[in-house]
Amino acid sequence: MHAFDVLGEPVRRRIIELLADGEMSAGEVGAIVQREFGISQPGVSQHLRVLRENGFTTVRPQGTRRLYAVDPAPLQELDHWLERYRSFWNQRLDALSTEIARGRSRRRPDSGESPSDRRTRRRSGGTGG
Amino acid sequence: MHAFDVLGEPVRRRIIELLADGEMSAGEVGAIVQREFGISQPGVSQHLRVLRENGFTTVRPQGTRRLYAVDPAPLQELDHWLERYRSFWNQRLDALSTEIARGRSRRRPDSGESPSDRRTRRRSGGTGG
DNA sequence: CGCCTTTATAACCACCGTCTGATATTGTCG
DNA sequence: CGACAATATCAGACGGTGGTTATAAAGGCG
Repeated sequence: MHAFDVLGEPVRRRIIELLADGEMSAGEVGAIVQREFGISQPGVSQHLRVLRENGFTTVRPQGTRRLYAVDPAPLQELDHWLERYRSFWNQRLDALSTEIARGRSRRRPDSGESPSDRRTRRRSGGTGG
Repeated sequence: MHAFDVLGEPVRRRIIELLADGEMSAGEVGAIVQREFGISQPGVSQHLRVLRENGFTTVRPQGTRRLYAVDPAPLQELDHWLERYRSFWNQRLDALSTEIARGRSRRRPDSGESPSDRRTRRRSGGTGG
């Protein structure tokens, strides 16, 4: 199951939000989620399983409880996928900070492009890694 | 349909990737996607519809063609959702320096936890933004 | 106009994911 | 050990999503 698919589920998204503040037991999560979404305990447990099996959470047993916590790896993967599109809303700032951070001295010459050729140019092309 | 759900579909994710390089006609997208995924033209068209209706693309008619381009709004929304979790993988430097700076020496009596059991602590205690 | 191209819609169907009730598993306590 | 609490798993039902074929809509061109 793809990471995007895992978070496509509202209940699972909510669980991750709850765990963002720190680890919680399955019961604590369940109490909130069951109240908010009106689903049963097994329902919550299965969502926790999907999150677990897809690497979104870690579990630590404490007595008869299971303490769940966010594992950031898949979230970071999504973040990485989105990175490509960040220029769409960050265009100037992102490119600028990248240049500064990397200390890039290599700059491409300002190539003038006739505006009638392409209306909205999205990628300047070539700065990618 | 939630933005995460829209991108849960591999075909739709691929379409967005294709459009990242600039606008393409439905036919150009279709040719590639049909070859890569082995689905029919209406199949692609329906995925384009989902993307369109959920704000992931803009369309601009040119003769009998439809030129699709990425609309970044929903992607930015996802990026915003992920922002909350960015500290989980950015905190390495940040939290480390914070811990060192605080020089935390006071610890709760932690009787039964073996060193291998301890994982990296996630809650750094409110560094705030 | 009539035909071709391009794209979208309609109708239908199969499969996958999620829900539920029942039950198993594991740990704590008296 | 037996009762209870917390959580997971099982089996089955159901709905939604994505696939297909057939067809419609709309523009270009001789």
